[in-house]
Amino acid sequence: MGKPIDIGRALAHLPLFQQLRESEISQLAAGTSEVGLSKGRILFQKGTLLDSFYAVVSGQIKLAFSSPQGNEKVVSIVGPGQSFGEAVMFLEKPSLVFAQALEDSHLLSIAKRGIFAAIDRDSAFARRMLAGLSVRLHGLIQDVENYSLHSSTERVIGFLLQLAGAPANGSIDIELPASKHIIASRLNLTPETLSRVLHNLSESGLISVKGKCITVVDVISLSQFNGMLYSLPYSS
Amino acid sequence: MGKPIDIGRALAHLPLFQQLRESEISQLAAGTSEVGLSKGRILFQKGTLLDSFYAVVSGQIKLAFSSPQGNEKVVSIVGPGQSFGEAVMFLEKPSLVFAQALEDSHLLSIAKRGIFAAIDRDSAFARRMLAGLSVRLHGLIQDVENYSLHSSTERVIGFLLQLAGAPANGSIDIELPASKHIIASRLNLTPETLSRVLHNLSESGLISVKGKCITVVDVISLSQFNGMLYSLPYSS
DNA sequence: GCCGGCGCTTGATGTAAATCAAGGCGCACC
DNA sequence: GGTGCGCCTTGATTTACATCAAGCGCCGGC
Repeated sequence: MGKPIDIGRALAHLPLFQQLRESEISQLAAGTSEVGLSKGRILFQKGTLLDSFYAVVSGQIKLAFSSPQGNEKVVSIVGPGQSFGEAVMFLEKPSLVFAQALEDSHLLSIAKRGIFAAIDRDSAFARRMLAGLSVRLHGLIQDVENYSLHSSTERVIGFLLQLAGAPANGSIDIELPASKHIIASRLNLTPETLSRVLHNLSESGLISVKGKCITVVDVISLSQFNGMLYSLPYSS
Repeated sequence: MGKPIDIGRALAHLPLFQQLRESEISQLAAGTSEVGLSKGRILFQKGTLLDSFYAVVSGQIKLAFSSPQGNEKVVSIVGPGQSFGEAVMFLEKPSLVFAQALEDSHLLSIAKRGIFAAIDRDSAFARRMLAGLSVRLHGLIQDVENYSLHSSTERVIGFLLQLAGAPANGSIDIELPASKHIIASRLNLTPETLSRVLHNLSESGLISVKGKCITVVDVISLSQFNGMLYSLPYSS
């Protein structure tokens, strides 16, 4: 799993900890350890209690539900610089999701005690932590909105636009952050439907697809496409 | 909208603030105001920025999405002692939902500045705030799980069991916390489907329904019913 | 008491997406 | 250069739920 990492350095790079002093970082570092995880490995199962949370240094982690019938639903795909597990850590309740590496990954495991110490010492840090959870909450609400109010095509478009980032006009190239069946699950679709939706958008001339690479021909008209959905047959 | 309320007293009763000192409460009280809202009134629209959050003293508030096509999807039904809007306040981004009174209601509007002051002064309060947001997050993830992995019947059963509270065995009486079409929307169902599901459960002898009052005949077998779902025709 | 409206139920029909079932296509490995 | 194997696509069929369309019962007003 590669060479060990300078934990302090890695911590200081995380958005959450950007504004901590050197001394605070090193205190946090005392409670954090490096975790190497090779592709496919499970970090924790659904039902686990956490007394640390995780930050991704490199690689990619998926958070997902598993149903007794063996179905699986991806809730979130977490990449470098992002973190997960805070809420479960604070709550001291079993996690509803499991975490699995999509690629060989390096994580930091940051102990609760260190975080609590940082909160005690620095109320600005506490606020940043609150803001972080709020962002998470906001995202989740957006997901709920997507699942319950938007069609499959709308969800795919929304996802592409989100990947595209800033609403520039003109064309943008995007690389899907994971294999299509993972993306499909993230969007609450089967791989088959994702494929068909992509095909349709492609036929309509709005995007072109080549493996994991998608180029959005015109961001504006893609984002306006929602309005014309009624006029489209399901497949053609 | 009734007589004014002792704001300090009301604040002290909220779970979030239980452990604050008298002096802290009165400082918070300085930044909070009472809001009376009659049934059907909208507290804030989707898109609003909040610089306070709200706690329900009496009555009931619904948080919901509205889609351009006029559909509406209830995200949450908030009752006395509960609060909402924290995440939007911390984030300083427009709210994704709107808030509307389902009954004549009394709320407290608690200003951001007061909360920040409390966080600065008392790190235990900051932790409680973090725990509060974590609970919210956990609930939302559970919703996502329900929407994406469970059938309509399973969602209804889950909801009933949640209302029933502790997993006692034997029978329990429940009163639905709102009209059926609100509940249906909360569960991502149409009123028609909710009605049919309730009817089926009723015919199977698991519950009996009389208006808003539902008695779960046997909590255990209701919670085990999920397993036998495959054997049931959709309606009969 | 009767009337009107609203919330709920019930039935018939429609439909978006899932599921089932084959292929094709790239890619690593022998 | 094949050969095998995931990953993706494509088509046919099924299905859970929504939608559309009546009725029904209950409650409040006159």
